[in-house]
Amino acid sequence: MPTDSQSEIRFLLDRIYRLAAAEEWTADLNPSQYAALAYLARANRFSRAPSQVAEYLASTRGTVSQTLKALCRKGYVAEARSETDRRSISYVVTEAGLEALRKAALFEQPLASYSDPEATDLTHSMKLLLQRVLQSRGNRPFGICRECAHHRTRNDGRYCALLEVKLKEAEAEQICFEQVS
Amino acid sequence: MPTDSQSEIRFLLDRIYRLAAAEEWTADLNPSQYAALAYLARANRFSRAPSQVAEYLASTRGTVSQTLKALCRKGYVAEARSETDRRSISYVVTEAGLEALRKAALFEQPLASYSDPEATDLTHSMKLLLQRVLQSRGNRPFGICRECAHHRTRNDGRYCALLEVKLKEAEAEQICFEQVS
DNA sequence: CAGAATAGTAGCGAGTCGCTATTATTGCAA
DNA sequence: TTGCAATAATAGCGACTCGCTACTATTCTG
Repeated sequence: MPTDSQSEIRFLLDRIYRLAAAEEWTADLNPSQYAALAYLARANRFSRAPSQVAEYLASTRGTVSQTLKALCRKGYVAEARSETDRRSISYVVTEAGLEALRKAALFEQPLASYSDPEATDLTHSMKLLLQRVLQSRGNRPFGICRECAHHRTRNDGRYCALLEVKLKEAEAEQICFEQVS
Repeated sequence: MPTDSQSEIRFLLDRIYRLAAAEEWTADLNPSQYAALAYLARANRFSRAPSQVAEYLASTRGTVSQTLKALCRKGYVAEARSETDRRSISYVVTEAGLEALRKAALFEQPLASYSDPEATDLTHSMKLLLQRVLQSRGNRPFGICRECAHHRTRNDGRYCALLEVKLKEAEAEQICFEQVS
């Protein structure tokens, strides 16, 4: 590949991100809070604990713990303590949280005029880049349930062979901490 | 375009950025400092003042002023006061600053295996997205000098018709605050 | 059943964020 | 020429993230 493409792509990524971040502040969210909230809105019920958010955000448990408490104070998420493991907490996004996410939707207008091929190219290119970055850094993929090696389709519905639980239909599209491809 | 592509693309962008940010901390730079430093390293001599960095980063002069002072303390940039306007300051990236940027080059390994078409697709897709976002938000493009409407090629070299100055050859590839396409 | 591992949090210091002043300096207009 | 508005940069405030270390619960394991 051309030598300067690396810094060029990094430069583009950084700039688009800065513009996205500026948009997030208008929705009463800082960029970290936005990222955590967006993750929680997409993650399945096994993947919404502070540790998992921290790993997804490539941050630390300490930092994310504070971020989630801030989101809680603002009423965008609610705590849900686990019954089986009394150490762990799971967070659930509230209706107000979903509304805040919608308010910070930077790409709605810019992407509205995209043709299907343009949108597909962009999605495909970014997916490939993410995949390579994850691979080189050794991060978890956090892919969606349906595309996981442990996902099974049985005659009575969907099933996770790792966690050994039945899955609701909607859960198949959610992000899972344990996903492997 | 598919309805969910918007949030999908936003999700990908945010995740890749978080991984990039994690990399930046390892180079003694926080993400804001990295972004400012990377900009300064690419901007031309008319575009390296705090106000311009602030506009590029979609931030404020106050915040950026502090960021640049932090970079100065770390020895990654140096102040250069203007002779014509005694209010303004221009910052220059030092050799140590360039070294720090190289250390945070997240994409070097992931992109190494890219074919030329893959790299071109990605660059093209991201450029288009950036362009649309800039347009919808009304931000300046901060494009490179050579692609500007005020850029002229004369028999004695390059020339800027807006600022009415001769340009060095290398400056044609730098980012300009005043760039219009 | 003791020790190790795990989940979450507290607190520290540096720094960014948006905000509202405040100080220089420059440009412009009467 | 003087007076006032615009501009460039900074200071300080409160909320917050960052990496870090230390700490408390709780659960797992040998």
